[in-house]
Amino acid sequence: MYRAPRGTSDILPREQAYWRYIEQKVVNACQLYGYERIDAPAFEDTKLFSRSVGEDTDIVEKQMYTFEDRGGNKITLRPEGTAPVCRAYLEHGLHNLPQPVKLYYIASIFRYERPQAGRYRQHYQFGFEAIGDDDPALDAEVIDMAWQFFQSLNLRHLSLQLNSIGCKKCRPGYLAILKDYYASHTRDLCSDCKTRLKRNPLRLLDCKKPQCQQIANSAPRSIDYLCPQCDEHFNRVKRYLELLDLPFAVNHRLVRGLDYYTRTVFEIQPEVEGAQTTLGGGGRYDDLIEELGGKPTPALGFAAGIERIILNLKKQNVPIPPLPRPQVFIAHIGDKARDEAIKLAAALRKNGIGVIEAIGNKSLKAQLRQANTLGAHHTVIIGEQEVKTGTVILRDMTTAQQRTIPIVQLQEELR
RNA sequence: GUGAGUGUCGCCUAGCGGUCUAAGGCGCCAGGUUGUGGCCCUGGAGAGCGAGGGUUCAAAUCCCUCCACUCACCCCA
Repeated sequence: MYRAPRGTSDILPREQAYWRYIEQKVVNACQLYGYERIDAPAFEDTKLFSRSVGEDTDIVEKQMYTFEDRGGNKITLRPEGTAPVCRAYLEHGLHNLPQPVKLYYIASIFRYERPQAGRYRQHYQFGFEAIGDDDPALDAEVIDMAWQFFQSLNLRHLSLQLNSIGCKKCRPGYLAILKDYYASHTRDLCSDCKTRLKRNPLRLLDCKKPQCQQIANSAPRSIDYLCPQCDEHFNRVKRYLELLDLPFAVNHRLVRGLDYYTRTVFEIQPEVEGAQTTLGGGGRYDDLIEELGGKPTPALGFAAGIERIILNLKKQNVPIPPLPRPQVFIAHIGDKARDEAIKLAAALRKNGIGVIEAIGNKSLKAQLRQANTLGAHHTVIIGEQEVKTGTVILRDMTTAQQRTIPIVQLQEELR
């Protein structure tokens, strides 16, 4: 028997209400903030990701689905959503539009990881990207949009964490200071942190081990080493967030896993326990477009994992509106009645009335049972009698009232 | 890549060496009305116990290996 590959899953009909719910809220937020949808291909030239995400990140080093296609091209299934959007921005000369260009996507993401709660090999993210302006007001707007989106989902108990990790001018200096600090504590670090110290010092800050947390808590903070421009930028972002009444908390230990981030970084997390805490995150990536071959173009974005959102919606028992279903069920008895039923179903559908027609030779009882479990509001019953007289029985399934009406009147009655 | 836990009908669960040709609940199908649902009653279909190997007179029940799932670490959405 075949099963879905490890780390993937089927989204069955009973789950779909969650997905539609979230998609609808995403679309709504994007309309409110002026973002337009973009869909990029599921795979790209491998270099697009290795250059943007960073050669030394885990994503590039060991999590990408990379293969050579039949033409000998190195291809990678997208492990994140931002780089493809930036690629499209460059490829289609979107810098000719009024800046910033605001785009959003909903897309499957592929990473070869060990599956776990809220972590899959194929998962879905939506994200929005605002490309072409370095105004801190844009940072605030993106953060606000992310926050308001979660509010609109009716998710509660979320926290908004904010930090600034500087730019390519000031970050190297900070990293040197950070390394110095950690070098003096190297004996007390966990083994993971010892390798982080060499490979990715920023990540030292978010180690979960208690002994490392203590060290991280009193580590030098990036916001204390920002260059004047970054400092000014960060202060204005914070001021705008206050203007917007957003309950953000500056967290100097917040860093992000992708190399392209600069200045503002932020995450939204549920305040509950659990391992996969981050629902969504984002930040500025002012150097990425240039890195990909464009002119220097500031930008920022946000992305969130849909499966994780669903996990939290369930945890919080957030009511989800049910998906619409056909309103009318047609039951029939006998071959002649079935002929009528087929024609009737077609006629109703042509007029925009959703119909489920009983299929197979089931007893009326079985047909009504089916109508009941499907939740049809009305059942139309056609038997020999009705065929002869050109009528139909219209049964209201909630009140169990039914009456015989001429078939020509049915449409009228169903409105 | 590392660690821990789990693996019995579609779902949930019982069984923990012989009474298991595996039991129950949900769901599904059918009957209880000759043309009528939701409740109730009755019946039916549906697993040979993740896979393979071993121990034993005898294994779903013990052992081994593998696989899968789950959770955690790593990393991230």
